[in-house]
Amino acid sequence: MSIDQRMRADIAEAIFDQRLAPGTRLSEAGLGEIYGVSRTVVRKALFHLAADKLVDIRPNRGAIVWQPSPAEAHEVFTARRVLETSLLAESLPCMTPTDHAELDRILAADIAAHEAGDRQAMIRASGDFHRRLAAPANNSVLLAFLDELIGRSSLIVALYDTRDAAPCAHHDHAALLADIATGDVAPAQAALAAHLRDCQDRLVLDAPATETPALADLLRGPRRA
Amino acid sequence: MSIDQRMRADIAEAIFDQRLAPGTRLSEAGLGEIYGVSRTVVRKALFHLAADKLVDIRPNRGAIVWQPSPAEAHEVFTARRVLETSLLAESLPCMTPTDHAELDRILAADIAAHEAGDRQAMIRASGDFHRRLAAPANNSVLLAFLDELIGRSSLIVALYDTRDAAPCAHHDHAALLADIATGDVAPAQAALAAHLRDCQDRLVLDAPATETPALADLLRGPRRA
DNA sequence: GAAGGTCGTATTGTATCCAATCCGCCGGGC
DNA sequence: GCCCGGCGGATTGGATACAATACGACCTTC
Repeated sequence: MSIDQRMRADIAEAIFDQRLAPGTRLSEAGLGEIYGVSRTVVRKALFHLAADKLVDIRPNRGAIVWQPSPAEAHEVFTARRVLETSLLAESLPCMTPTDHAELDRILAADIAAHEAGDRQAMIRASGDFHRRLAAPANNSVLLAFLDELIGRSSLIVALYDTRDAAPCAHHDHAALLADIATGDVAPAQAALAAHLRDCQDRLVLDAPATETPALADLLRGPRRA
Repeated sequence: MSIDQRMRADIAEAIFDQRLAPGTRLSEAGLGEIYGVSRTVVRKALFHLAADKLVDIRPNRGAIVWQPSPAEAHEVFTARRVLETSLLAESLPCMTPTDHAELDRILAADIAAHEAGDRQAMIRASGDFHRRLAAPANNSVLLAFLDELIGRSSLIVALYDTRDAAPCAHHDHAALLADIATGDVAPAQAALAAHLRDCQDRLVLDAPATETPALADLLRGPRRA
């Protein structure tokens, strides 16, 4: 694996694992020092991460870990609901026993991670579950879109879901698998949509710690009072 | 607009307009010469175009205009069908009279371009039509996905749709608007899906001119005979 | 004491230079 | 005559050097 791919993987993992908080500055020189490479390859990695929407490159002001606004977080989860439910309609009829077994395996890993309190493993298992759910649809273009959304979701969960609850409750996944086993599309879609809506609703979208207080409101306060 | 953005826009336009055929080599030095910039900024532009899936960067072998295989072309249109039909379900209930008027306007432009035989304007109008169709859903994430697919479709149409027929027949668009006017989601979705399927079926997916003959088959021929 | 301006430092943006890789060409060998 | 290997030009990959921009601290002024 090339060095810039390793950097990308490292940074993405660090973001999902909450070691790199949204808004954290990613200086080119600093990263270059860490990995022993020049800024050229660092920029390449950062640019790629920006394409994945995990970091935000502000011209002349450096790269920071993407800091989704509540509205953006909302949009990402809405997008997932739309995309994944229609993707499920494509994939469900194509599922083989192998697919079902794989989903069971991932669910088990999810539960294990939950019991172990391993947040990173939980996020990874949840992502894998949703990826696997869509995989039988066999469309790499849509799969790539889903991949991007799952990555961004992981960041959002890391930022806004501060509770102890699992990022994606495995109970929902288990119930979803039951619906899937029947082979009926509509109930499975409904279950998936409800699950994603739950994830969305669990986010604490007001008052993220890293957001700067709204200066405009502060200034307008005195006049209003 | 910065110079690398201009380069990106120029190259994308040239691709859609068939001035740059799929497979065309985009050398860094050459582009740098044309725009009077160093290879650094050229690479940046090419990298961005690669993120949009319009060019393919092959390590150590330079960048070429994306040359979709028949299978990839098929996947892109299938992805559009899945994405756009579900997007339509979101956007249709949100449409305002302004949206309907805008769709009518774009359709008129499409027809005008068709009568003028302006292929570039046709492709642009068709893209705008589909974009506008999804816009009321008001989800910038999904809109961005659609944008990427529309761009890739334009390239595919330029490569595989060699007939005189419009890349996206405006008759289909007109019929679709009639369904949309009723406000019923299901018929409109069906019309949209049928339209996209038509576009897909019209592509001449066998024997693209630029594809190299399958060497493996040629070599195996004698043994078979 | 607060506001505004100016300078200094740090960081990013771009150009250029050197190294590594690839591709076509040529010659030798079978 | 065909295939394989080596050589040379061309092109990309990466590192460094320089220019431009932004941010923060300090100072001046009111």
